[in-house]
Amino acid sequence: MTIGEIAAQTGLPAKTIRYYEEIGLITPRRDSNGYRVFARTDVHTLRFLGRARTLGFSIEECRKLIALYEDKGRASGDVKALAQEHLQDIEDKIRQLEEMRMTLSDLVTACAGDNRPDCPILTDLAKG
Amino acid sequence: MTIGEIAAQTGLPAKTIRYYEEIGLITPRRDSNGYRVFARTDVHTLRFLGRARTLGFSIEECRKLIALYEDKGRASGDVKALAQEHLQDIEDKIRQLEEMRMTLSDLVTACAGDNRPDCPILTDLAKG
DNA sequence: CCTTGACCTTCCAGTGACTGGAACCCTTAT
DNA sequence: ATAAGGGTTCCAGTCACTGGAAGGTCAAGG
Repeated sequence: MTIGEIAAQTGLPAKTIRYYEEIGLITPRRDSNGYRVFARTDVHTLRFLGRARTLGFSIEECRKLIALYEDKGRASGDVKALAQEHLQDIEDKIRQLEEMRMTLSDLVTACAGDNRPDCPILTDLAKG
Repeated sequence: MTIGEIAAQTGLPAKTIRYYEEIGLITPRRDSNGYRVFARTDVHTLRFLGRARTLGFSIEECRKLIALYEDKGRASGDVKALAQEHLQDIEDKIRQLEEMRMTLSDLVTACAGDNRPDCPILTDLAKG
């Protein structure tokens, strides 16, 4: 399977797949012409990566997840711990964004948005 | 005022202030010894920047906001448009994170988190 | 006068996870 | 012979800093 074919099958851009090889997440063989040759397991791994990235796991977390996935003697507690930590990060980010959203929303509402220069948004930014 | 003093007054790290100078957000004068000399207006500008960054505005957006702030003939509509666009971005991000949060939360709940290898989290990632 | 310590300076490299582009090679069809 | 549509490598850029090295400046203390 060439990189274009596997890109189509996994939905990941070829560039990204090359990058994943560069950082050691996959190691396709090479054809005599230098082209990468992907195996079926690579499709699997790349889909796994795509899904994990969609859920916001970092590359390093993905690396750990794949290691756990391949370790048939893993403890599900280790996976859960990783996911819980990540969930915590996400919740923190959401809280932070919610704070921004509320403040901004108030400011936008308070601003007339006309041709006059008076602007509560700028006033707020200026007061610090 | 030296960079250390203004850093203390604005709460921004000296490194960040140097960076803001580098990208043209402020232009402090220099003393004969090469040290940066900050004016009172710089305290104001840096606090403005700090607040805007806290609200998630990008540096380029901050640049525009400062320009609007300094333009006494501005239309508040221009400021509002900028803020609304940014608010939209934030809401998009929140929605995306909420999706991750829900999926992850379900998976974490479903995972026993014990010593056995069976793990719904990995199963989900693998199914794609 | 010398040193110590706390400042200040510049410059370079790294962060995360790609993404764009240039320059070039391989294969197949026309 | 050439054109199209793959593939390859390598380099630079993204965003907003942050860390660190190497060195200059200044006031106080011995």
